[in-house]
Amino acid sequence: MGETRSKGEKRSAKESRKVPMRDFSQSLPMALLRAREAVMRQFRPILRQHGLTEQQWRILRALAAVDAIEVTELARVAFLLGPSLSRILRDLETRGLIQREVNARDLRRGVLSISAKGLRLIALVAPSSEAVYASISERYGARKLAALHKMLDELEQSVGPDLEPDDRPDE
Amino acid sequence: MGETRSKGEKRSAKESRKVPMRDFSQSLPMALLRAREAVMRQFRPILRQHGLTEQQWRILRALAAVDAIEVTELARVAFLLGPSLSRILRDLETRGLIQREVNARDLRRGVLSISAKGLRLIALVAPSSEAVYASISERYGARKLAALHKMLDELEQSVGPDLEPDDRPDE
DNA sequence: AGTACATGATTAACATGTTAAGTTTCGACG
DNA sequence: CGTCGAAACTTAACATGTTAATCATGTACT
Repeated sequence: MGETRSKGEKRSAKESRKVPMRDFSQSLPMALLRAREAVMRQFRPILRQHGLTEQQWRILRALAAVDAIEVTELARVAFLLGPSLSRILRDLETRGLIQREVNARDLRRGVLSISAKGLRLIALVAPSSEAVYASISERYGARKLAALHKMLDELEQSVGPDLEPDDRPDE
Repeated sequence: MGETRSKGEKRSAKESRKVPMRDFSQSLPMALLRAREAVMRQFRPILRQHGLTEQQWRILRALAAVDAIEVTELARVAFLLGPSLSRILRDLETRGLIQREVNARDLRRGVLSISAKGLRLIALVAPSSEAVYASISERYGARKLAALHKMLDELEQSVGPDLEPDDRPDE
């Protein structure tokens, strides 16, 4: 953003070497981050209009798909760490978008469910959200998108198979 | 982490519906996030051992590849937002890993470069980092990895082409 | 029962993401 | 030369990421 100077600038700092950071374009984490950002840039404004962050939206969607769910399980499904989840749940509960109880058989476990208000909010946001997703799918190609999903899954598998507590190397 | 219970658990909350959130696995942002996390899980411990965060490492790498670079340009290359970059630069400068001056022709522009100490740190971390990358490349397949990179780039292009200030729809 | 350890969840502390507002410096223009 | 708007950062404020520590409850074992 903001190249007041034209490309032919001869200041000397960035042209003084090969190409400024070809390395980075080849960094896998960076490539994934950039791609994700490009996608999220489409969604964020929509969520923001409804006072939701990306993570809050993930949680509401997750809760909407089940009858009830425990905190740990929600963390796994929504791919959030415990501390983040705790803070967000506190907020969502305050806003009346979700409800929480405790498992009678195990008082440590919190049981969560979405509220009517939460469901109404989802119904309000979903159309725009799905429209954006449809647009992406159309522009990129549904076939290609499916292939990408597959490759990402496989990457996840070949790298860190999310070690079970048993087959862990050390520690 | 920590499933003491075996897979056949019949607690009831999560089995009470179809499948807990098949939707999410199909969410593109989620898939990208999960893949990236799987990859980063391999790198974070290494960086951490040297007192570096992922972003600090990105900045050092970027600075190491050029003679000097301005703040805005660094933000673009390292894919960081201005505010984050400001904070990190302050810290890295305090630690003596980078140096900063000001462009004599334009006092608004800060000019950054890596210090000898910063270069030594990079030389120290790079081997482990590259070993991890090689491992990933081997396990996933170099060919496939290249294909993934290509698809991610194309996704970035087809979705939000990083609008230049001119061809912006509205606002 | 009593102790020791594991588990579920929250809190703490620090770093970054994200948007808005503020500061300083440029550049153009009257 | 003054001022007005844009540009380059920086600060501010709030939300999340990340790791470690804390708390309460469960479980197993003696």
